[in-house]
Amino acid sequence: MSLEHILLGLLRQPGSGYDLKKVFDERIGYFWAAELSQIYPTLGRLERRRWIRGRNAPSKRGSGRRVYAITPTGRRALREWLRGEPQFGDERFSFLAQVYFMDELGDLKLTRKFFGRMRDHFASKLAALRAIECQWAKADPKYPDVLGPEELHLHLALRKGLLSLEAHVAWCDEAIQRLSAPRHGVKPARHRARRNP
Amino acid sequence: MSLEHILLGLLRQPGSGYDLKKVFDERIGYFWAAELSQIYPTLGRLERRRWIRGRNAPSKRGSGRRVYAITPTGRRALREWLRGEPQFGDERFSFLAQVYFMDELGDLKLTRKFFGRMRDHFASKLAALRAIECQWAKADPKYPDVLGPEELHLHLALRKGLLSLEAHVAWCDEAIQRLSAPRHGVKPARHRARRNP
DNA sequence: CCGTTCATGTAATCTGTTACATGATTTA
DNA sequence: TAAATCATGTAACAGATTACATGAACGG
Repeated sequence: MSLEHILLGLLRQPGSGYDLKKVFDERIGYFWAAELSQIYPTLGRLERRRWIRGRNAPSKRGSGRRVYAITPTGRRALREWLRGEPQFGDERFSFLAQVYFMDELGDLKLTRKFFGRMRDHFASKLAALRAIECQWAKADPKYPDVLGPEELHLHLALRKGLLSLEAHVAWCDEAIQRLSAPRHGVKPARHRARRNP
Repeated sequence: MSLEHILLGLLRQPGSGYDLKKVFDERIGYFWAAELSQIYPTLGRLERRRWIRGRNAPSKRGSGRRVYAITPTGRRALREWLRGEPQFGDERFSFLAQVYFMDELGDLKLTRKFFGRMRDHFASKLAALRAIECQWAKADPKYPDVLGPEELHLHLALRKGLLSLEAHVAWCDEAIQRLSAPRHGVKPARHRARRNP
């Protein structure tokens, strides 16, 4: 289960369930999402397995926190996962299924609008990643040329997001162009196509 | 639920659960996967809702088949889904999480090997899509310049796969290059970096 | 007769989401 | 004093996978 290993990786820096949720939302949401209602029981399971250890700590606001950190056993499990095969779960893209069946609407203008909305979505996610990149560049003058191992791996992960989203935007642009060209992508009507020119 | 709508879209051409499973495995697996144990109950649900209608039919091998087709009500539901917003579920990429935490191994050679294995994976999926494209081009001499509405939408969906996988391969190549360059991507050791040049 | 393909399903389990429940503390 | 944030959890449901169960017909 990937969530377990992701929590393990994150808990190399100690933190509470609540802290971890913020990390998902603010930093790694573009490749993994998790809800508190899933995080808390998973932390419990990992602690019973001795992969992490939790200790109660006070908090300024609200009631007490429970702060977890990875154990040596947990670190071994994490490394095993990292040394293993890359895990490719099968991907599910509803928006692509929608495109696949959209001939049903029989209206290329609707398809074009659909691609326009998708373009907006991907472009804004791309902008968000580019903003993160800018932030990193500002914080580290050597970025991205000289990086320590940790920054290097974060950089490689970020590059996937950038290249992937650029490809998505390019896909939408290509499709929109094709769907906007008059008479393009449409088979000529039968009464005009029947004879050779 | 997307699976329901995908089955609806596929059942514009009548078919059995068994037939549909083949379509998932052979044609649309690159954007949606489904097991028989999920398909059969879903077909039952759709039939009770009158979105599809099933009739028993004989089969050569084995016992009888149950062949389903979309109803006018089902077609309305399908169109509603297609006219709605593009559906972006949050994506989960375990392999990317692995990269993100791989600094833990403290060995860039292992990271490089990991990217090598990923490259192989993405490249072979890309080759499979390119083969599909070739097949289409062979079957239709006008491909991809002049296409009817159905072929056009299938083409647009295929383009997503091609662009996306090309980006993935490019990502791996870029990373491998970076990880192979001697002393590159590695911060100089502290005892050498402490003083200015 | 044995393995493969055709064909349909159920049961148990896993992973993840939504909704609910509780309560302290700070800020407007 | 009301809303926001901090903080932890449970319960119910939804979606998907794996394992199990059954059986006919065909090819070698």
